Amino acid sequence: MDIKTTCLAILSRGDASGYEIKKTFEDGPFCHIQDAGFGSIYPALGQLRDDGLVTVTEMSQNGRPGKKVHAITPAGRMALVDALAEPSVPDRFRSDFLFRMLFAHLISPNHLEATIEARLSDLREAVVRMENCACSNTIEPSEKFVNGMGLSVYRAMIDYIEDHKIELIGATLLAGAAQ
Amino acid sequence: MDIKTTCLAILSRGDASGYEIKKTFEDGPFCHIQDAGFGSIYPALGQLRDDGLVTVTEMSQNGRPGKKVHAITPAGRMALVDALAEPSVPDRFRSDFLFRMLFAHLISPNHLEATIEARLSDLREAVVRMENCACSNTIEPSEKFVNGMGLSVYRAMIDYIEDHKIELIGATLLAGAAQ
DNA sequence: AAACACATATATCGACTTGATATATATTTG
DNA sequence: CAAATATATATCAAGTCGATATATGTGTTT
Repeated sequence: MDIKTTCLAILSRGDASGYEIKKTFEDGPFCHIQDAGFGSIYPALGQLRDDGLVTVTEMSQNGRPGKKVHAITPAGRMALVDALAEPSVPDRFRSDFLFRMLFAHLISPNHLEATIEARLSDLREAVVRMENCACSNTIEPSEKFVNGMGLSVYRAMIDYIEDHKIELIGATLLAGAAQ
Repeated sequence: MDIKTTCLAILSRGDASGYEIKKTFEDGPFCHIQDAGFGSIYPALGQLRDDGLVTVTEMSQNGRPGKKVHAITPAGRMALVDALAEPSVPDRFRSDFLFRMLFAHLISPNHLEATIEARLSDLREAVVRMENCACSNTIEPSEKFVNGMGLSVYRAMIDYIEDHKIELIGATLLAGAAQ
């Protein structure tokens, strides 16, 4: 999904500054499925304002740098609904970990095992975070759906790695001995 | 993984032209975990040649545009091993589908159901392709590992969507009726 | 109380990636 | 035989990413 529509979507859930939109990508319900940096968000918000899809109110707080609160307009809501009706583009998954696993025979067995354990640890941490998120009080059906999907996928990954890591490390050891 | 290392990794499995490297991202064992376009591949190959990590042999075939066959050098193999020893960067998953599902209440029920069925169809197709790939004769342990991981994840996604789609569509219908 | 790290907040910049397009020819398909 | 598809390289505008700069409040440690 393009950044402008993504910003509109986040603003449809409540007013926000650019900084708060960025935080939503880090902690919020989007954190596993979308991302954007300041270098994308600020220009996108500027264009949305120029197009009349959001309004900006500068709230200069005592001392702190003035927060620019963005609010979605009726035209913005219409643009969002239109964008959501377009056919979705295919998902994109980029895995540095799996790429390295394809070349396991070029990694030392010790380092290979450490890489696998680090990945398992990261995945288990992600599961705990998502489980806590799911427990929180007022979770909407759509968020529950997406959250549950993420949990299923992460658990499938953990189970698979636990079941097959010995196999991969063993094969790598044999390949090394054969050289 | 950066494009230069990715090209080196592919060339470590055999000589290839830029076009053949691109095809590897579409069909080969990388197709679900990495991607790159011509606009990334050709400049990367040029730099690798300048750095002495690959050699280029122009094979002018009768009529056809001359194929530039790239081969990895010993220095290239060392650079690849060094890069694989670096700590891996976190995986990145971008899902247009799940993003849309988070805003299911802004999509018409008919279109929502069609989107979900299209996604299921795509996922089932991907599973069939990967199962065929796994059946092929001489699959290496590392490829088997990565392929099996992909299958597990895709199956988990299909199962989850099949089990929860009614729930999501139902909740959306209720939300629409409440307005 | 000073020093330090961290959170809030906006903004920009170079380097890189993406997707589209141009060019040219061989082969397959309807 | 014409059209579409596959082979093959290359470039470009537009967009994205990661790092950095700026400025201040808050909490924590020595």
